[in-house]
Amino acid sequence: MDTNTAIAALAALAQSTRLDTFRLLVKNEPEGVPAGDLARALSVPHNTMSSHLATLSRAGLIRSERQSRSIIYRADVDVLRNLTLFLVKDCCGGSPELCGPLIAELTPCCAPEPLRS
Amino acid sequence: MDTNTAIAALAALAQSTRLDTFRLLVKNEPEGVPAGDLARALSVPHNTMSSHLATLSRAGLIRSERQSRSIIYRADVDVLRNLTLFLVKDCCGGSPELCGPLIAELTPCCAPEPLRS
DNA sequence: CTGCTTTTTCGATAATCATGGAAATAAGCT
DNA sequence: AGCTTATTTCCATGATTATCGAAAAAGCAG
Repeated sequence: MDTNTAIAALAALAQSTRLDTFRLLVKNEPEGVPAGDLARALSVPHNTMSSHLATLSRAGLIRSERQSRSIIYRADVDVLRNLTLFLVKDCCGGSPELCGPLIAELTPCCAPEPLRS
Repeated sequence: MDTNTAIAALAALAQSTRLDTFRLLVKNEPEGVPAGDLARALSVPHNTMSSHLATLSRAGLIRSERQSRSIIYRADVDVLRNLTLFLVKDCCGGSPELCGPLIAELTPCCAPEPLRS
């Protein structure tokens, strides 16, 4: 992920309505949520929500797909993952020991391979 | 980390000079860098750099300490770590399998316990 | 105290952003 | 075609942000 992409993603998430929207979409993966439902769920006018969705889209954090009259939005978790890597690599590149605790905290919550076999 | 803190940190990093500054400070942990050197390194006027440093400080991402005439700035990696956890927990909370790949990519770069014994 | 260095604060300007009313577009239904 | 629903675009407003010149503050040395 290049710097400009990262900045766009950071800026997109640095606004409460957009952050709430993105988190709501992540929770509703992979079905997605229509634009109108998002506006209603967050008590935001349709046009305001629409412009926030456009910002998140431009940042690549969400994708949309028309489904008859509704437009379904979905979170693109890959971009979130890349953004996280982008941020973490700065601190790991310089001093790996600083980020050990991060892995330690992250692993119990979402280890790549569950312990149950 | 609460939402407002996260938004402040995201907004602070969503600007190229500030992002560059923060990355430079992370690279220079734990010695830190004086404000003037930061301005010079990034070719930014002193007062402009000063206001960016104030923004990063308010977001908790950096700390400052006077050392005779200079003011030394240091990155606070804890806040970066908490911000990362904040972002990742959204996707892990909803669907842990989405974030397995993140751990997988992160571990080789900065595993909590080095393989060499 | 005067002069020098380093950094911040003040203040102004231009640019970008958030918000939402009103109109436009798109899709389906009768 | 006309009518309803869902969403976006257009446009104007007020608010916030980025930038930087000029002046102020904080510290050190003579």
